[in-house]
Amino acid sequence: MPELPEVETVVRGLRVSLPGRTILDVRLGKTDFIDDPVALGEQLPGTQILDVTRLGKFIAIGLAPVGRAPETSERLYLIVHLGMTGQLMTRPAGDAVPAHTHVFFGLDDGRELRYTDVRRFGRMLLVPESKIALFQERLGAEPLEITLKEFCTRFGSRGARVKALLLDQGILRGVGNIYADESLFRAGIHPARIARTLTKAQLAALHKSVRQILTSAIRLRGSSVSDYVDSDGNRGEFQFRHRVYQREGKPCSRCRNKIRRVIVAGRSSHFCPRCQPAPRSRKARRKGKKS
DNA sequence: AGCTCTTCCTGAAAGC
DNA sequence: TGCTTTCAGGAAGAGC
Repeated sequence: MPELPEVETVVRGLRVSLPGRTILDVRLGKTDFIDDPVALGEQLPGTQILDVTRLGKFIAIGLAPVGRAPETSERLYLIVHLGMTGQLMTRPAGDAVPAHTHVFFGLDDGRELRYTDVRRFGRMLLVPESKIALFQERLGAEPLEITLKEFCTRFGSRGARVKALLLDQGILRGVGNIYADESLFRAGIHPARIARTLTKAQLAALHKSVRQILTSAIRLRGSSVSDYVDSDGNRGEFQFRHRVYQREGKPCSRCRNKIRRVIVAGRSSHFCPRCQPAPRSRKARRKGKKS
């Protein structure tokens, strides 16, 4: 499922051949994941693609109107979130169309930019340049850029479980279930630990492991565990490096204990019970104090 | 206010 | 064999 490394891989792929192209037309299938489907057809034909960037797990395609009056020529962003099963790919217009392909952007070089999404957990919307700052306000820090100090500020005071905070896009933008679990394993921290009970050293270890895991995953072009493929249809390879994610019952690569799975923050959370010791329960803490 | 749980969707895999 | 049930997960919104 697309998290930061997968979205980054897609963005890098699209950046190779999209800038400079003009969108000729828009064709739509199911549209329940699009904020304003009519606007796509009205505003996109004739626009030229300027650049492709990543905002957390969102893909932002910058567009400039072509041959329009200046008052209507504000730069526009086509924002795409891949959800769980979304794929954004370029294909020659005549190529066979996979099932669940719901958006087609015809390009001036004979290709199509296509959006395919089996479960339609994705999202698509248009944001004018003037609203892009507002759009980004809801997003937290970029995990590859956040300083240790800022990381400690955002995590150190919180009473939520650390796994829930890693998944919260308002704190860090881009981390999802796979990389949260892999980062916690690398840092030796149990997913259910309350963030503000983490030591300074543990926060530092987590800050470092998140960046290391994401960087390695980008290098291997992401994890293909279900439908994920990049903008050319290629699978990633980081799934072969997973140490805990979807490895329940298998031996820990570090200590050989069996990897376990529990639900934390409503999500499957994979961890090694020995390398990531469980937080003591309230009951156990009371007992410990009395004696 | 802060945190957790439920809901949306579909197909693969497990269960009977 | 074939049907039913369960599970996966991002993020909005409900609930506590």
